[in-house]
Amino acid sequence: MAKETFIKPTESELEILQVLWQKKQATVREIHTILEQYKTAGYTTTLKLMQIMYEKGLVQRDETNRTHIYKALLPQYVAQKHLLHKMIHSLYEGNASSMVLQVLGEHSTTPEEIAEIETFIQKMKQK
Amino acid sequence: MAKETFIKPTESELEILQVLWQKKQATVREIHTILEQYKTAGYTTTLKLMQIMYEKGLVQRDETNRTHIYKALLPQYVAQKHLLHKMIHSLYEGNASSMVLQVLGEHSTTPEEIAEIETFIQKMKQK
DNA sequence: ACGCTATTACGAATACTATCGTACTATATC
DNA sequence: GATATAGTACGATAGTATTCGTAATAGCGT
Repeated sequence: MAKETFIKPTESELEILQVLWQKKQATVREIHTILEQYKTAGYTTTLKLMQIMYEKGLVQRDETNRTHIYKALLPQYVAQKHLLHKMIHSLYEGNASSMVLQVLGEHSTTPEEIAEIETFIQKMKQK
Repeated sequence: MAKETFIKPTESELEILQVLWQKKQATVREIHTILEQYKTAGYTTTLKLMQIMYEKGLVQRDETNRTHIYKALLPQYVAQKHLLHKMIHSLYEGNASSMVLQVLGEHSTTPEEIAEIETFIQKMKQK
């Protein structure tokens, strides 16, 4: 099994990863253009962050061309898993189901999603 | 309705709040003794953090006695709500149900908890 | 009353994060 | 080929978080 060392992304780094997870890969310019829509920061700020992320091993980059192309190295599900664990532990005393109840209560879910959750529960119960 | 200004606790502050939420109230010494069990930090570090939290309005304290008694001012459910929102947005693209599925899949839940979730879903569907 | 201990207050050092300006350089355009 | 443009590299700065040492002091035990 691969050693899965979790490098904790900062808040800003997470914003960048989010874009990378959706687009699979992107240049600094592309990321910056997207981030700019809801936050104000100069281009070199985004660049610097991505360079730091590269040093940390959060992303990889293709340097064959002048304009580097970045990809996330930290898979989204790994980040989800770790932060979920931490949140359940630090805010729900380890009680996962109380978190689920709160999510269901406060966040709108479509009937399809509810159905999906029900199906999942049925499958769980069969074991 | 009371204006609910969310003062974002830092990581360390959250650890302290966790203890306060469970014990309802505590002295610095009590908190420190608990935290010490899984992290290394001097007593004055804990003290300082709690003083900062007091200034921020995250906790209140009873100063009538020499040994102050602290209580959380930020309710647990408010912290849960905010961090849940943020997490769903930044890690699940706003899709709450996919988060629920992951929680159910990765965290052990007792049959009772499952039943509770099912009941909740039934109630939701009636509307 | 005296001294010991536990506690608070506070400042300083350190580390981490985010931001930006400037310098340098490859590439495209004329 | 000269010049403008867009990109990278990097250092400096400001803000915030964390840590701890030191000093002052209240209160207890004798």
